[in-house]
Amino acid sequence: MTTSIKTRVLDRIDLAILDALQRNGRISNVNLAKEVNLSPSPCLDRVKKLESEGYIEGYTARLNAAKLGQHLVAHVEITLKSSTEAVFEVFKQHIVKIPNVVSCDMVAGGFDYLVKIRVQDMRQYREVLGQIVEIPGVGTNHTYMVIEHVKEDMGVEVLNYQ
Amino acid sequence: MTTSIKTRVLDRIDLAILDALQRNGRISNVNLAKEVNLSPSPCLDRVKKLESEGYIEGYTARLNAAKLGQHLVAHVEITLKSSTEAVFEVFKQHIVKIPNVVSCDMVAGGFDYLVKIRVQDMRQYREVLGQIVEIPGVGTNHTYMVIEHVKEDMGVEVLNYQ
DNA sequence: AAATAAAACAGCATATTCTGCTGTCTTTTC
DNA sequence: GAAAAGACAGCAGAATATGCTGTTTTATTT
Repeated sequence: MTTSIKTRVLDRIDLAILDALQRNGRISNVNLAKEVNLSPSPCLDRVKKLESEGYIEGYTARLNAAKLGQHLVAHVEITLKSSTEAVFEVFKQHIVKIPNVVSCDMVAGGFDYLVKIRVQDMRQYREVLGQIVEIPGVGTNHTYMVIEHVKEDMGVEVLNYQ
Repeated sequence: MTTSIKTRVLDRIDLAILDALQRNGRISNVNLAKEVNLSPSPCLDRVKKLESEGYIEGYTARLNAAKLGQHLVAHVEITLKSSTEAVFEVFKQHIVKIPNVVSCDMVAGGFDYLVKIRVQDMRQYREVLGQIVEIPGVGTNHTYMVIEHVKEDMGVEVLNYQ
């Protein structure tokens, strides 16, 4: 269930590969090899190894949500009625199934979960919020509508190399 | 500065391509064509068009942050001392430059910005929080440390097709 | 310090893929 | 109903992927 915790020391070439693939996940192996000053074969070996060891979890096309009709993002703070493990479990099982839920983090502090949702419009926001508050055990909720995206990186800092 | 707002009706093949590339950004064009029941040439044409029209913004390798030493994620709510455009502008210019800031959304509601940061440990958290609160105009802040990642999708729902 | 073992590398060769071009068929427009 | 535009499959040359081999470098052991 849990992923491997095994770790090894990545040298600067590995880090350069990760950085390059994070910036352009569809770069050809030949060009990637040039970028990290390696010939194609060992470069491919390293990429395969980084994939199999779990440093690289996959590759994704970044899509423009607004052009696909998803115009609104909201952050919803959820507090559960009780803090028992059973209630947490029920909430998790339901929340992951809602397709408009982009992310859901359990947090320490004034509430229990911070849920990020992406919806087409206010009508769909109400619909999704309805689905969330109807999950058994959900107490209070508070929504913060996103007015402006200032930064959206989703990348992992890898720049200890050079 | 702003991206094109032009939009067109995407047919089910375009949507299938977007869905496939979101799930596997490094799939070969030949296999992508098989997946959407097309021959390679028109499939490549469609991908190029989706890229040039901005539906696809880029391709990214998803990296395992924990294996790269980034073990903590925190959500920080920021309230500015005043709500003038000049103060907003200064805040934005500073916050985007902090590499540990993964995302930053201006929100409507009880505070002004919701900032997501990714750090190695508590020591670095304090360091990054220090950088944030020293941005001119920053008033109060409140941090919610992430205890558990329940869902992390980052994808856009594209499944209106077949 | 020398010998051995292990790891990383470049180069090569074949299989696969990319990608521009052409002609055909379908759909749209006038 | 004719013309134009768009979408498609197939083809071919160029580029890339990828397994294999031998060499060099690095690490380990004696």
